[in-house]
Amino acid sequence: MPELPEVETTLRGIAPHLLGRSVRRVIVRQRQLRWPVPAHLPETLAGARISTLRRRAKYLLLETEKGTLILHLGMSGSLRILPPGTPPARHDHFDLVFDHCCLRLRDPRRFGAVLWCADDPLGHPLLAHLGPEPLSEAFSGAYLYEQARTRRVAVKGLLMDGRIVVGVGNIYANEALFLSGIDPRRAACRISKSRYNRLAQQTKEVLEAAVRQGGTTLRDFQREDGKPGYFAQQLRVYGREGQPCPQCGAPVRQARIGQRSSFYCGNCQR
DNA sequence: AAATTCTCCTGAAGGC
DNA sequence: TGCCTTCAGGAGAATT
Repeated sequence: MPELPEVETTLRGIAPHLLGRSVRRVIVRQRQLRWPVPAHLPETLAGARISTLRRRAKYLLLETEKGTLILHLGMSGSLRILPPGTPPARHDHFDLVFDHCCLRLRDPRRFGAVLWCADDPLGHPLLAHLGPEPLSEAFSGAYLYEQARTRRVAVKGLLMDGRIVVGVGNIYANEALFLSGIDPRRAACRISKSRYNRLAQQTKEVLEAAVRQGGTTLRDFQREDGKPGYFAQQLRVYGREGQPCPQCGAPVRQARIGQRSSFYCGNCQR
């Protein structure tokens, strides 16, 4: 499931192929994604030149002189660079065709999105109210502590709340809390400033490490070149219920927090 | 305002 | 072999 490192890996993979190139054709095979793919896209995007590619949270922004294409991979989406004319497979919903290549979105569960924004994409309703990027200086222990003071939600919920900080999904939230020695169920307002310093630091480090490894390949995620990411082998607790904690050897526990699977060591995390 | 629940969707895995 | 149930999850929307 794509989280920030997977989206960043995808961005870095596709950018060199698309930067400065003009869209020749847009193919929409399935309009029903998270939201309907705008019907005007093929007409609007034809001839448009990709001037900038960037990421905000888990959104990919492909900017042109006419506006910005906003892509989200949901939980099973992947983008690949293919030779033009490559026959589509099941769940290949959307193509951006260029002279020399084709950008193809595959998304079996269709939680992803293909949207259009004619003006400033950061002002788009989906992007306008997002919290800071976790790898930016704005995201710090002091910031987290301040945000947490009035919230009784489990700290894991805080870390996964896009209004607080973006891009931290279930996998890396579990990992960052383990690396920080914090029980994911603990109320956000009952954690000290020094422990939040550690949590912010470990969140950054685990995300950076995952980006270096090309993301985590679990279930549906694949890179733009079809290769897997290699971070899965470094996960300490995620998906490891019953296995020994890498720190103390006690069995890793599993619990539900806010409808999400959580993995933690009851011994090391307090 | 904050917290919780619901919702979209399909494929994998487990039970019988 | 095959049918059924359960689970996984990003994150906006709806509800409490």
